[in-house]
Amino acid sequence: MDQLFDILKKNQLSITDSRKKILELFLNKPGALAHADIEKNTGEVFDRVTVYRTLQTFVEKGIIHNIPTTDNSILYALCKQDCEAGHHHDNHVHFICDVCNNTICLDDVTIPEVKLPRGFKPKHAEMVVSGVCDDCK
Amino acid sequence: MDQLFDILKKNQLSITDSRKKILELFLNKPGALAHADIEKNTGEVFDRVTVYRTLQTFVEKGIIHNIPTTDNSILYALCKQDCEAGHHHDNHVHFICDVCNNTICLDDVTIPEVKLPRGFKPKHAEMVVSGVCDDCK
DNA sequence: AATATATTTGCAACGCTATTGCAAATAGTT
DNA sequence: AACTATTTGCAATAGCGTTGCAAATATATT
Repeated sequence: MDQLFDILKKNQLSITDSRKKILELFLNKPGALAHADIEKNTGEVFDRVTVYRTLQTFVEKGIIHNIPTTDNSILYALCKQDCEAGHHHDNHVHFICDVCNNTICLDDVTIPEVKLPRGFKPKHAEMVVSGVCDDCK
Repeated sequence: MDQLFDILKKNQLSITDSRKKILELFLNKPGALAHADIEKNTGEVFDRVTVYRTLQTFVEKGIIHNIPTTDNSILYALCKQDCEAGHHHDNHVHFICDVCNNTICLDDVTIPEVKLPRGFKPKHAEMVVSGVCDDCK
Protein backbone atom coordinates (compact mmCIF):
# COMPACT_ATOMS: atom_id res chain seq x y z
CA MET A 1 0.00 0.00 0.00
CA ASP A 2 2.85 2.41 -0.53
CA GLN A 3 1.36 3.32 -3.88
CA LEU A 4 -0.33 5.99 -1.87
CA PHE A 5 2.91 7.36 -0.43
CA ASP A 6 4.59 7.05 -3.80
CA ILE A 7 2.06 9.26 -5.47
CA LEU A 8 2.20 11.91 -2.79
CA LYS A 9 5.99 11.83 -2.57
CA LYS A 10 6.38 11.99 -6.31
CA ASN A 11 4.37 15.15 -6.34
CA GLN A 12 6.21 16.71 -3.44
CA LEU A 13 3.19 16.76 -1.22
CA SER A 14 3.46 16.30 2.50
CA ILE A 15 1.74 13.20 3.82
CA THR A 16 -1.34 14.19 5.75
CA ASP A 17 -4.37 12.29 6.92
CA SER A 18 -6.78 14.00 4.58
CA ARG A 19 -4.62 13.49 1.53
CA LYS A 20 -4.10 9.84 2.37
CA LYS A 21 -7.78 9.24 2.95
CA ILE A 22 -9.00 11.05 -0.17
CA LEU A 23 -6.37 9.55 -2.42
CA GLU A 24 -7.29 6.15 -1.04
CA LEU A 25 -10.88 6.71 -2.11
CA PHE A 26 -9.74 7.24 -5.66
CA LEU A 27 -7.41 4.26 -5.65
CA ASN A 28 -10.19 1.99 -4.43
CA LYS A 29 -12.79 3.16 -6.91
CA PRO A 30 -12.03 2.72 -10.58
CA GLY A 31 -14.68 5.17 -11.64
CA ALA A 32 -15.08 8.85 -11.05
CA LEU A 33 -16.09 10.50 -7.84
CA ALA A 34 -18.40 13.44 -7.46
CA HIS A 35 -17.43 16.02 -4.94
CA ALA A 36 -20.46 15.00 -2.92
CA ASP A 37 -19.26 11.38 -2.81
CA ILE A 38 -15.94 12.42 -1.43
CA GLU A 39 -17.44 14.64 1.16
CA LYS A 40 -19.83 11.92 2.21
CA ASN A 41 -16.90 9.63 2.93
CA THR A 42 -14.79 12.16 4.72
CA GLY A 43 -17.15 14.85 5.90
CA GLU A 44 -17.24 13.65 9.47
CA VAL A 45 -13.50 13.41 9.69
CA PHE A 46 -12.32 16.44 7.78
CA ASP A 47 -13.66 19.88 7.23
CA ARG A 48 -15.39 20.66 3.96
CA VAL A 49 -12.78 23.27 3.22
CA THR A 50 -10.02 20.73 3.55
CA VAL A 51 -11.71 18.51 1.01
CA TYR A 52 -11.95 21.37 -1.45
CA ARG A 53 -8.33 22.31 -0.99
CA THR A 54 -7.10 18.76 -1.20
CA LEU A 55 -8.92 18.14 -4.46
CA GLN A 56 -7.63 21.42 -5.78
CA THR A 57 -4.01 20.52 -5.11
CA PHE A 58 -4.54 17.06 -6.57
CA VAL A 59 -5.79 18.59 -9.79
CA GLU A 60 -2.94 21.09 -9.88
CA LYS A 61 -0.39 18.34 -9.40
CA GLY A 62 -1.99 16.21 -12.07
CA ILE A 63 -3.00 13.39 -9.76
CA ILE A 64 -6.66 13.65 -10.64
CA HIS A 65 -8.52 15.33 -13.46
CA ASN A 66 -12.06 16.52 -13.71
CA ILE A 67 -14.69 15.30 -16.08
CA PRO A 68 -17.14 17.57 -17.84
CA THR A 69 -20.76 17.19 -16.85
CA THR A 70 -24.01 18.57 -18.12
CA ASP A 71 -25.54 19.23 -14.78
CA ASN A 72 -23.35 21.62 -12.93
CA SER A 73 -21.51 19.22 -10.74
CA ILE A 74 -17.87 18.33 -10.76
CA LEU A 75 -16.57 14.82 -11.27
CA TYR A 76 -13.02 13.82 -10.47
CA ALA A 77 -11.10 10.79 -11.59
CA LEU A 78 -7.58 9.50 -11.15
CA CYS A 79 -5.17 10.21 -13.96
CA LYS A 80 -4.02 6.76 -14.99
CA GLN A 81 -1.37 7.93 -17.35
CA ASP A 82 1.24 10.03 -15.68
CA CYS A 83 0.15 13.60 -15.87
CA GLU A 84 2.58 16.38 -15.19
CA ALA A 85 1.58 19.28 -13.03
CA GLY A 86 -0.77 21.46 -15.01
CA HIS A 87 -0.52 19.22 -18.05
CA HIS A 88 -3.15 16.57 -18.08
CA HIS A 89 -3.33 14.22 -20.99
CA ASP A 90 -6.36 12.25 -20.11
CA ASN A 91 -7.32 11.56 -23.68
CA HIS A 92 -9.68 8.75 -22.91
CA VAL A 93 -13.44 8.49 -23.11
CA HIS A 94 -15.62 8.76 -20.03
CA PHE A 95 -18.73 6.70 -19.64
CA ILE A 96 -21.71 7.64 -17.51
CA CYS A 97 -24.16 4.88 -16.71
CA ASP A 98 -27.77 6.01 -16.78
CA VAL A 99 -28.74 3.23 -14.40
CA CYS A 100 -26.21 3.21 -11.59
CA ASN A 101 -25.15 6.76 -12.36
CA ASN A 102 -21.49 5.91 -12.03
CA THR A 103 -18.90 7.49 -14.21
CA ILE A 104 -16.16 5.23 -15.50
CA CYS A 105 -12.89 6.10 -17.15
CA LEU A 106 -12.49 3.98 -20.25
CA ASP A 107 -8.72 4.20 -20.22
CA ASP A 108 -8.37 2.02 -23.26
CA VAL A 109 -10.78 3.96 -25.42
CA THR A 110 -8.96 6.86 -26.95
CA ILE A 111 -10.82 9.93 -28.08
CA PRO A 112 -10.84 9.86 -31.89
CA GLU A 113 -9.55 12.76 -33.92
CA VAL A 114 -12.13 14.81 -35.76
CA LYS A 115 -11.79 16.99 -38.80
CA LEU A 116 -12.56 20.54 -37.85
CA PRO A 117 -13.63 23.32 -40.19
CA ARG A 118 -10.92 25.47 -41.75
CA GLY A 119 -9.16 27.69 -39.26
CA PHE A 120 -9.90 25.75 -36.11
CA LYS A 121 -6.88 24.48 -34.22
CA PRO A 122 -7.64 21.76 -31.69
CA LYS A 123 -5.61 21.45 -28.53
CA HIS A 124 -7.66 19.26 -26.29
CA ALA A 125 -10.72 17.06 -26.58
CA GLU A 126 -13.19 15.63 -24.11
CA MET A 127 -15.70 12.93 -24.80
CA VAL A 128 -18.46 11.66 -22.58
CA VAL A 129 -20.62 8.73 -23.57
CA SER A 130 -23.70 7.80 -21.60
CA GLY A 131 -25.74 4.64 -21.66
CA VAL A 132 -25.76 1.38 -19.73
CA CYS A 133 -22.57 0.03 -18.24
CA ASP A 134 -21.32 -3.52 -18.02
CA ASP A 135 -22.51 -4.08 -14.47
CA CYS A 136 -26.05 -2.88 -15.06
CA LYS A 137 -26.77 -4.93 -18.15
CA MET B 1 -38.27 37.89 -37.83
CA ASP B 2 -41.15 35.58 -37.10
CA GLN B 3 -38.69 32.75 -36.74
CA LEU B 4 -38.88 33.73 -33.12
CA PHE B 5 -42.65 33.42 -32.94
CA ASP B 6 -42.54 30.24 -34.96
CA ILE B 7 -40.27 28.54 -32.48
CA LEU B 8 -42.31 29.58 -29.49
CA LYS B 9 -45.61 28.72 -31.14
CA LYS B 10 -44.36 25.37 -32.33
CA ASN B 11 -43.54 24.49 -28.77
CA GLN B 12 -46.82 25.74 -27.39
CA LEU B 13 -45.21 28.44 -25.35
CA SER B 14 -46.90 31.73 -24.72
CA ILE B 15 -45.14 34.72 -26.19
CA THR B 16 -43.63 36.79 -23.43
CA ASP B 17 -41.01 39.50 -23.35
CA SER B 18 -38.43 37.41 -21.56
CA ARG B 19 -38.79 34.45 -23.86
CA LYS B 20 -38.57 36.65 -26.92
CA LYS B 21 -35.51 38.45 -25.64
CA ILE B 22 -33.63 35.35 -24.52
CA LEU B 23 -34.47 33.38 -27.64
CA GLU B 24 -33.32 36.34 -29.69
CA LEU B 25 -29.96 36.19 -27.96
CA PHE B 26 -29.53 32.62 -29.10
CA LEU B 27 -30.68 33.31 -32.63
CA ASN B 28 -28.21 36.16 -32.99
CA LYS B 29 -25.25 34.29 -31.60
CA PRO B 30 -24.17 31.16 -33.43
CA GLY B 31 -22.17 29.90 -30.49
CA ALA B 32 -23.13 28.86 -27.03
CA LEU B 33 -24.12 31.11 -24.19
CA ALA B 34 -23.14 30.74 -20.59
CA HIS B 35 -25.79 31.43 -18.05
CA ALA B 36 -23.79 34.44 -16.97
CA ASP B 37 -23.82 35.83 -20.51
CA ILE B 38 -27.55 35.59 -20.68
CA GLU B 39 -28.03 37.20 -17.35
CA LYS B 40 -25.67 40.00 -18.29
CA ASN B 41 -27.79 40.80 -21.32
CA THR B 42 -31.10 40.61 -19.56
CA GLY B 43 -30.38 41.06 -15.88
CA GLU B 44 -31.50 44.66 -15.77
CA VAL B 45 -34.73 43.90 -17.54
CA PHE B 46 -35.76 40.57 -16.09
CA ASP B 47 -35.36 38.95 -12.75
CA ARG B 48 -32.72 36.28 -12.24
CA VAL B 49 -35.39 33.76 -11.47
CA THR B 50 -37.14 34.43 -14.76
CA VAL B 51 -33.94 33.74 -16.66
CA TYR B 52 -33.50 30.44 -14.87
CA ARG B 53 -37.05 29.38 -15.53
CA THR B 54 -37.00 30.46 -19.15
CA LEU B 55 -33.84 28.49 -19.85
CA GLN B 56 -35.32 25.54 -18.05
CA THR B 57 -38.43 25.48 -20.20
CA PHE B 58 -36.38 25.95 -23.34
CA VAL B 59 -34.34 22.89 -22.46
CA GLU B 60 -37.45 20.88 -21.64
CA LYS B 61 -39.03 21.81 -24.94
CA GLY B 62 -35.90 20.96 -26.85
CA ILE B 63 -35.24 24.47 -28.09
CA ILE B 64 -31.81 24.63 -26.52
CA HIS B 65 -29.49 22.01 -25.12
CA ASN B 66 -26.72 22.29 -22.63
CA ILE B 67 -23.09 21.55 -23.17
CA PRO B 68 -20.91 19.77 -20.64
CA THR B 69 -18.12 21.80 -19.12
CA THR B 70 -15.22 21.03 -16.87
CA ASP B 71 -15.61 23.97 -14.58
CA ASN B 72 -19.00 23.82 -13.03
CA SER B 73 -20.78 26.25 -15.25
CA ILE B 74 -23.56 25.58 -17.69
CA LEU B 75 -23.42 26.38 -21.36
CA TYR B 76 -26.51 26.51 -23.52
CA ALA B 77 -26.79 26.37 -27.27
CA LEU B 78 -29.60 26.35 -29.78
CA CYS B 79 -30.64 22.99 -31.14
CA LYS B 80 -30.19 23.39 -34.86
CA GLN B 81 -31.72 20.12 -35.80
CA ASP B 82 -35.27 19.85 -34.66
CA CYS B 83 -35.30 18.36 -31.24
CA GLU B 84 -38.45 16.97 -29.74
CA ALA B 85 -39.36 17.73 -26.19
CA GLY B 86 -37.12 15.73 -23.94
CA HIS B 87 -35.36 14.12 -26.87
CA HIS B 88 -32.35 16.08 -27.97
CA HIS B 89 -30.24 14.78 -30.78
CA ASP B 90 -27.48 17.30 -30.82
CA ASN B 91 -24.86 14.91 -32.08
CA HIS B 92 -22.39 17.54 -33.15
CA VAL B 93 -19.07 18.59 -31.72
CA HIS B 94 -18.71 21.71 -29.61
CA PHE B 95 -15.65 23.88 -29.80
CA ILE B 96 -14.42 26.14 -27.03
CA CYS B 97 -11.89 28.78 -27.99
CA ASP B 98 -9.17 29.29 -25.42
CA VAL B 99 -8.61 32.84 -26.62
CA CYS B 100 -12.02 34.45 -26.97
CA ASN B 101 -13.61 31.89 -24.71
CA ASN B 102 -16.56 31.46 -27.02
CA THR B 103 -18.21 28.13 -27.51
CA ILE B 104 -19.25 27.26 -31.03
CA CYS B 105 -21.51 24.52 -32.27
CA LEU B 106 -19.82 22.73 -35.14
CA ASP B 107 -23.05 21.56 -36.65
CA ASP B 108 -21.30 19.86 -39.55
CA VAL B 109 -18.88 17.90 -37.42
CA THR B 110 -20.57 14.76 -36.24
CA ILE B 111 -19.42 12.98 -33.13
CA PRO B 112 -17.63 9.82 -34.26
CA GLU B 113 -18.66 6.43 -32.99
CA VAL B 114 -16.27 4.73 -30.61
CA LYS B 115 -15.80 1.10 -29.82
CA LEU B 116 -16.65 0.52 -26.21
CA PRO B 117 -15.52 -2.38 -24.04
CA ARG B 118 -17.71 -5.48 -23.94
CA GLY B 119 -20.97 -4.90 -22.15
CA PHE B 120 -21.22 -1.17 -22.52
CA LYS B 121 -24.24 0.09 -24.43
CA PRO B 122 -23.94 3.66 -25.62
CA LYS B 123 -27.00 5.85 -25.91
CA HIS B 124 -25.66 9.34 -26.16
CA ALA B 125 -22.31 11.01 -26.71
CA GLU B 126 -20.94 14.46 -26.10
CA MET B 127 -17.71 15.83 -27.45
CA VAL B 128 -16.05 19.11 -26.61
CA VAL B 129 -12.89 20.23 -28.37
CA SER B 130 -10.95 23.22 -27.17
CA GLY B 131 -8.24 25.20 -28.91
CA VAL B 132 -8.12 28.31 -31.07
CA CYS B 133 -11.07 29.23 -33.25
CA ASP B 134 -11.15 30.63 -36.74
CA ASP B 135 -11.62 34.22 -35.64
CA CYS B 136 -8.75 34.25 -33.18
CA LYS B 137 -6.11 32.75 -35.43
C1' DA C 1 -63.43 44.69 -27.22
C1' DA C 2 -64.07 43.15 -22.54
C1' DT C 3 -63.90 39.62 -19.33
C1' DA C 4 -62.38 35.18 -17.49
C1' DT C 5 -58.85 31.71 -16.95
C1' DA C 6 -54.39 30.05 -17.21
C1' DT C 7 -49.75 31.03 -17.31
C1' DT C 8 -45.77 33.69 -16.19
C1' DT C 9 -43.26 37.00 -13.63
C1' DG C 10 -40.98 39.32 -9.64
C1' DC C 11 -40.02 39.49 -4.93
C1' DA C 12 -38.41 37.61 -0.79
C1' DA C 13 -36.51 34.10 1.50
C1' DC C 14 -33.97 30.10 1.77
C1' DG C 15 -30.53 26.34 1.12
C1' DC C 16 -26.53 24.74 -0.90
C1' DT C 17 -21.91 25.19 -2.85
C1' DA C 18 -17.55 27.18 -2.95
C1' DT C 19 -14.04 30.61 -1.33
C1' DT C 20 -11.10 33.48 1.88
C1' DG C 21 -8.44 35.11 6.13
C1' DC C 22 -6.46 33.89 10.12
C1' DA C 23 -5.02 31.34 14.15
C1' DA C 24 -4.07 26.66 15.77
C1' DA C 25 -2.26 22.25 14.62
C1' DT C 26 0.59 19.23 12.19
C1' DA C 27 4.39 17.66 8.96
C1' DG C 28 9.07 17.78 7.47
C1' DT C 29 13.80 19.43 8.55
C1' DT C 30 17.89 20.40 11.23
C1' DA D 1 13.67 18.13 20.50
C1' DA D 2 13.10 22.47 18.49
C1' DC D 3 12.37 25.17 14.45
C1' DT D 4 10.15 26.32 10.06
C1' DA D 5 6.95 25.60 6.57
C1' DT D 6 2.84 23.74 5.36
C1' DT D 7 -1.78 22.34 6.26
C1' DT D 8 -5.99 22.30 8.75
C1' DG D 9 -10.33 23.98 10.96
C1' DC D 10 -13.26 27.62 12.12
C1' DA D 11 -15.92 31.52 11.04
C1' DA D 12 -17.51 34.53 7.91
C1' DT D 13 -18.73 35.66 3.29
C1' DA D 14 -20.10 35.50 -1.53
C1' DG D 15 -22.41 33.40 -5.24
C1' DC D 16 -25.55 30.17 -7.40
C1' DG D 17 -29.83 28.06 -7.89
C1' DT D 18 -34.55 26.95 -6.08
C1' DT D 19 -39.23 27.55 -4.01
C1' DG D 20 -43.79 29.74 -2.50
C1' DC D 21 -46.82 33.13 -3.21
C1' DA D 22 -49.07 37.31 -4.80
C1' DA D 23 -49.18 40.51 -8.70
C1' DA D 24 -48.93 40.98 -13.59
C1' DT D 25 -49.42 39.42 -18.13
C1' DA D 26 -50.84 36.29 -21.96
C1' DT D 27 -54.24 33.57 -24.17
C1' DA D 28 -59.01 31.94 -24.63
C1' DT D 29 -63.93 32.94 -24.44
C1' DT D 30 -67.89 35.45 -24.91
